[in-house]
Amino acid sequence: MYVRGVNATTLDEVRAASGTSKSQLYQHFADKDQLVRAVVALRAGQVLEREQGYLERLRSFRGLLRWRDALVQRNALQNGAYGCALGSMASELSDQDDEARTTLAETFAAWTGLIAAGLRRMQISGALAEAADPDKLAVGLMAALQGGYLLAETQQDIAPMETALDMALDHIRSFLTK
Amino acid sequence: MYVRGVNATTLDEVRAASGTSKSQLYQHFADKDQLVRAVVALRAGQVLEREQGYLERLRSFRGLLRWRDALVQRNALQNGAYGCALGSMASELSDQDDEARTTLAETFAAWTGLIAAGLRRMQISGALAEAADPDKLAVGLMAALQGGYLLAETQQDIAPMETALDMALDHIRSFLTK
DNA sequence: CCAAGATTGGACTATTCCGTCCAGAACGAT
DNA sequence: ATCGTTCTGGACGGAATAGTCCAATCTTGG
Repeated sequence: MYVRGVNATTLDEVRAASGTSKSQLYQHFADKDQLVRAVVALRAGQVLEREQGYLERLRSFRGLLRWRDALVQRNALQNGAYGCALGSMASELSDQDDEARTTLAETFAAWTGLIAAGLRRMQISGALAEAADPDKLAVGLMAALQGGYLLAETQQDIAPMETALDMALDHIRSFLTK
Repeated sequence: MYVRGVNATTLDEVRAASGTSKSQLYQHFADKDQLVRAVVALRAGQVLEREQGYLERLRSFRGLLRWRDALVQRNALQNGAYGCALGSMASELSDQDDEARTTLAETFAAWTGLIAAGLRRMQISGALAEAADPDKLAVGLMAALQGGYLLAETQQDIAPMETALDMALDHIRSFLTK
């Protein structure tokens, strides 16, 4: 579903990819919508867990740069194709399945929250100026990331993703105390 | 297609919405893919024309703020739903129809180019520092815009779009000469 | 080890939707 | 006005895909 898109993925493809049968599929999921929601929940959990690993101990600007590099590198492996696992589903599902949209909105909020928490730790340690607003900076960074994913996917080139993240990080850098 | 998504839109819906019949549809378009590409080209042209109207005479930071306000206001009318006309199609089509992807990539490039040209005029007039890189700033701003659209669509709230654009504009502001 | 119950594979049905086709209407040349 | 040509509406065929069902198989408690 990540590669082909949610709507373009058929249950037969799911069946083949999972090496199971229709009856098993319908044993676990009432219909395709429920399956899609389960996929959304699964990917949301995976992304959050991965990001938590990177971000929960974030305490410095260099940590942010490492985080940036990891994301760029992962996306470079596929030349930007498919975009962000959450972003592509969000774009396709938000106006189509309100339950999925809610899950995705909460996941984006949690993800952004991880960044904001890291920025707040930088503030407490004195690395980041008090004048900085961690929540707004985190939302801006997340938007730059998602927009970067989208432009990279469209251009089949991760350059715009790097540029976007660098801009957001430059902006955060301007709030460093030295 | 903008509202329901490209893949979720049926030709019967197109037929009903256009007040025509199947034979007329197939008179003009060989198949659904061709219709989709025509839609992409049409919307791309419309967006570029609209943006050209806003951006071709951009010469000041206040002009950028007005541009920002116009985009936010337009998106507020639908509470962020459906996202950017180009962005939502880009996300759905980029890994599915290479011709559509190319058109969208070129359109994003042209749109970004309009912004970059405006920034360059600001540089020539001395409002923007020579150290600023108009192309990179424009890409960053476009990514913030697209990411903002996506987050706003997912949250059904334009606040993240505003935050993202404000961040990008703040960053540009830091390159103003006074 | 056996029988009742649960699970499975995959054939089958129902539905949706893309694309075709033709009878009749509209048009235009003479 | 008439006749040949073009165009149109929308019924229809066929392919793709969601969802059902049951005979065969596996599992489990006694």
